[in-house]
Amino acid sequence: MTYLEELLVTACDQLFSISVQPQLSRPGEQFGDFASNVALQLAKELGQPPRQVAEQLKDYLDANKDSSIAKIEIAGPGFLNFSFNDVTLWQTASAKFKKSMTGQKVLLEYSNPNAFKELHTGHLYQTIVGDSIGRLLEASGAEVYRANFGGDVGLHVARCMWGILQKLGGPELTKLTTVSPEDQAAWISQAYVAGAKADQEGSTAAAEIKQLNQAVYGFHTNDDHESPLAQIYWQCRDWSYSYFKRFYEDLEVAPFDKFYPESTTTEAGLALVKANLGSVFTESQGAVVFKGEEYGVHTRVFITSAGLPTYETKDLGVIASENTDFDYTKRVVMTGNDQSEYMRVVFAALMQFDEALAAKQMHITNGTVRFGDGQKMSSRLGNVTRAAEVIEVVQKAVEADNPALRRQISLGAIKYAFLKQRLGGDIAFDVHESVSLQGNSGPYLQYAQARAQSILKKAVALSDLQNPEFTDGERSLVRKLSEHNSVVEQAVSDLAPHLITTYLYELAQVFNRFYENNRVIGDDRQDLRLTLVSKYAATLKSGLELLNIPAPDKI
RNA sequence: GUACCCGUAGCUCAGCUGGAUAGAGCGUUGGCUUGCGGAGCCAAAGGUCGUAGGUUCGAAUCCUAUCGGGUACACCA
Repeated sequence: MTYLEELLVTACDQLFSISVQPQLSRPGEQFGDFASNVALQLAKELGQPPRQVAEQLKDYLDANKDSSIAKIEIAGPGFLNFSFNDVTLWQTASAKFKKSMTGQKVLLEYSNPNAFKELHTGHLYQTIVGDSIGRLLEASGAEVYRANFGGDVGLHVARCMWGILQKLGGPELTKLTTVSPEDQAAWISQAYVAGAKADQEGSTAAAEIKQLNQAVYGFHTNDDHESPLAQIYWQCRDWSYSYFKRFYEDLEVAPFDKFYPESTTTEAGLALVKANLGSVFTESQGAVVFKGEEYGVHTRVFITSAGLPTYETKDLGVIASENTDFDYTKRVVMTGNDQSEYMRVVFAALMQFDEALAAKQMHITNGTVRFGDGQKMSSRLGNVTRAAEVIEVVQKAVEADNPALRRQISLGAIKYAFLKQRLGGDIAFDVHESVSLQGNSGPYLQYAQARAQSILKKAVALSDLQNPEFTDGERSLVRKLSEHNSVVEQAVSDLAPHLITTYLYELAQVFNRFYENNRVIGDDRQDLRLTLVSKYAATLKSGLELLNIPAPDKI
C-alpha cells in the first residue's frame, strides 16, 4: 500500500471507525495527481452529505500528512484530490517497476497452427499478441513457457496427403526432392486446397481420403517411418514445422519452448477419459460423452463411436502434458472466440476429476481480422486471409529506402495495429492507417522514440535530479511518466497489451506538447529537461519492448 | 430454441471491478511555420453511449427486457 493509501485508511479509522479499502485513481490533470472517492462511498453509511464527509477527511489529512503531499482539495460531489510535491512526483516517475509475479510459472499457449496448412491472419494476430502477453508476464517476474499445439493428424492432413499424392503421381518419395525449400510451404498449401476440393466433390476421392486418415493415424500408432507413404508424411510434416519456424523468426517473436503436435497428446487424453469413464464421462449412442448440461454447458463427444479421440480429448491431453512438462501455476490458452463455448465444456469436464488443474486454466479469445479503411472494403485486401500476404502488403506500403529500416517499420506497423485493440472482439486492420506516420500507429511511436534519441545525442543528461522544481510544462510530462508503472501493472493483471499502446501514445502526445513550448538544448534549464527527455525516451523504449516493437534510434 | 460475445462521434477504436464536462486517431474546417527531427502543436464542428425499464446520492459501466450483428450447441478441428 502506498503512503497515501495508508493515510486514508488511518483517517477513516480515526474519524469514523470504519475500515476502508481506498481506491486511488489518476484523474484529469486539472484535478491533481491522485483522486479518492472514499467520501462518496462513506456518505451513506455515515448518513452525512458527501462533501461534509470530505471536509472532515481533508481537515484530518491536512493535519497529519507529511510534506510529500503538497495540496488536498475537495471537488465535484465530494472527491478528494491530491497533488504531490515535485520531488515526490519525480520519485514516483523514477520508481522501479515492482515484479508482482515472481515465482509464478505461466504456460502460454497460442498461435497453434495446424501442420499441412497455411498460416493465416488469425495465426499472425495470435503470434503477435501472445508474444507480447508473454513479455508482459516476464516483465513482472513470472517464468513464462510458450507452447504451441497443432494438428498433425486428422481430416485436414488426409486431404493434404491426397493432394500430395496427386502432385507426385503416387507415393513417389524421390519426387519430393524436386520441390525447392522456399517453395515447400506453397506446394503443401496447393496440395491441401486440391485435396479439400476433391473431398467435397468426388465420392471416390472422399473414400480415399478417409483411408488416408486412418493410414496417417497408423504412422503414429505403429511408429511407421519406413513405408513410402509414411516417409512422405513425415517429410512434409517437417516442412510444415520449418515453415512455422521461419515465420516466427521473421516476426522476431520469442521462440516456443515446446510444440505439441496433436498426435502426441492423444494418449494422455485418452487415459484421462478412460480413467473417469462412468463417473465424469458416460457412454451414449456408442460414443463417450461429457453431459455438460448439469454443469451449465453443453454435451460434447470425447471419443467417437469409432473409438477415435476428438479434439476435446486431445485438449485434455495437452493440458495434462503441459502441466507435467512445466509444472505451471497458471495456464493461459488463446483461441478464436468461436471456441469459447467449446473450451468451457472441456474445462467443466476437467473440473469434475481434477479441480486443482482446472482452477489453473484460463481462456482468452480473439475475433477475426477484418480488412478495410472503414469506408469500404479494400478491393485489394478484401479477401486476404494469408498471413504472408498481409506482411507483404504492409512492407510495400512502408516508405523507407533502407531495407533493414523498412523491415523494422513494417513489423512495428503490423504489431502495433494488432496490439492496440482490446482482446476479444474482431480486429480491424487498415494497411494505410497502420503504416501512417501520424496518428495512433507503430511508426509514429518509433519516430517519437528516434526523435527523443536525437535530442539526447546533442548533450549528456544527468542521471537523476536532486530536489527538482518543475515548471507547468515539465510537470505535465513528469506526471504522465509517473503513471507508467501502474499502467504496466494493470496490463499484466488484465493480460492487456492494448493498455500499453494507449499509454505510450498518450505519453508521446504529452511529450510533443511539452517539446513544442519548451526548448531543451541551449536553455537555462537544459540539464533538468534533458533528464526528463532521457526518462521519456527510456520509458518509450521499454514500452515498445513489452510490445516487441523494434525501436530504432534513427529513422 | 438455449448459451456466449459485440453494439460509444461520419469511419476505426479507448473508457466498462459504478463517480467529476463520455475520450483518442482518421476524416472535415480554421490557425501556428526563418523549426533542439513540423512525421509536430493549438482550436472548431461532430454523441438520445442500440432501445426501454430498473437498482443507486450517482449508470456508457450493474440488473431485466427488447432490437440488431456475430458465434457455438453429438461423434470436424
